[in-house]
Amino acid sequence: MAFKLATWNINSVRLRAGLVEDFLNSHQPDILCLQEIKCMNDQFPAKVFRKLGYEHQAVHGQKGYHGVATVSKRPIHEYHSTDYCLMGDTRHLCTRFELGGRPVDLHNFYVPAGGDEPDPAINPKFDHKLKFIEEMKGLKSNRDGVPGLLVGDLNIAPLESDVWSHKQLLKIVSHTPVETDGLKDVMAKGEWVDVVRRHFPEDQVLYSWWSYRAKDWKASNRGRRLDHVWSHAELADHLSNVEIFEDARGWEKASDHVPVIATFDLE
DNA sequence: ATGACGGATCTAATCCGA
Repeated sequence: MAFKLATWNINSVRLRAGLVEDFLNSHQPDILCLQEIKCMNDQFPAKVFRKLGYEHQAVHGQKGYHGVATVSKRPIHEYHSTDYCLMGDTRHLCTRFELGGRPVDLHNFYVPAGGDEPDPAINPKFDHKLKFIEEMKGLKSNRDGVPGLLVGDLNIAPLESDVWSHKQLLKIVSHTPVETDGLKDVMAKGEWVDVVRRHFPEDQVLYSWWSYRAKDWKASNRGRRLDHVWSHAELADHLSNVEIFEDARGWEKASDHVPVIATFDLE
């Protein structure tokens, strides 16, 4: 049984419901995790996705900012959100599925961007980001025997090959050592496997985000890999394919992030 | 050439993203 999982920071799901529709039709993932839906739960375009077969949906939104949602062709057995840093914002959603006869928890994250200045003493947004990452270190890939998947916009590009210039970005929020070390620590402590890097060589340059501010995103190609798919080691052993769907960045009215897709072969 | 844009909001100028 092939199981296809996708994550996409959509940067307003109401504005881009049509793009999501095109993506679901072309790639047919079993489950899609969205970030930055930027709407309240009752404004989520549920019908658009339901008519394509994504009838199981969990939405955790708020007005104007942030917000995460998971839509699925497979039943969602239960779901909950955790209020990281007790900020009352909408940055996490855990949905439980059954895969190959076993329960699996899927964590959908939108980690704080962190503002401009990479100094927690003078920038509260960066302080929030570091505390959020610190709290994520307590999340294990196996909880009470239930293996996990962790996806989303983690707003950190951990490796040198995850940015267009390692040297030039060392002091830029998303690639500072305190962030990249922090994210690697989240991975190590929780025993998570970065399945995108399991599939692609460590030194292959990979991006999932390109700034809106470039005149020509493709020509300048100054991207970062901010969107991630992690899994428990046993699930990672069943990984069959990974795709970063770059074409979506060139679509009309594109999000600045593109979908990242992992396929697992479970029996 | 890392802000050059773009989204949401008490529709006009402001906050936010990364």
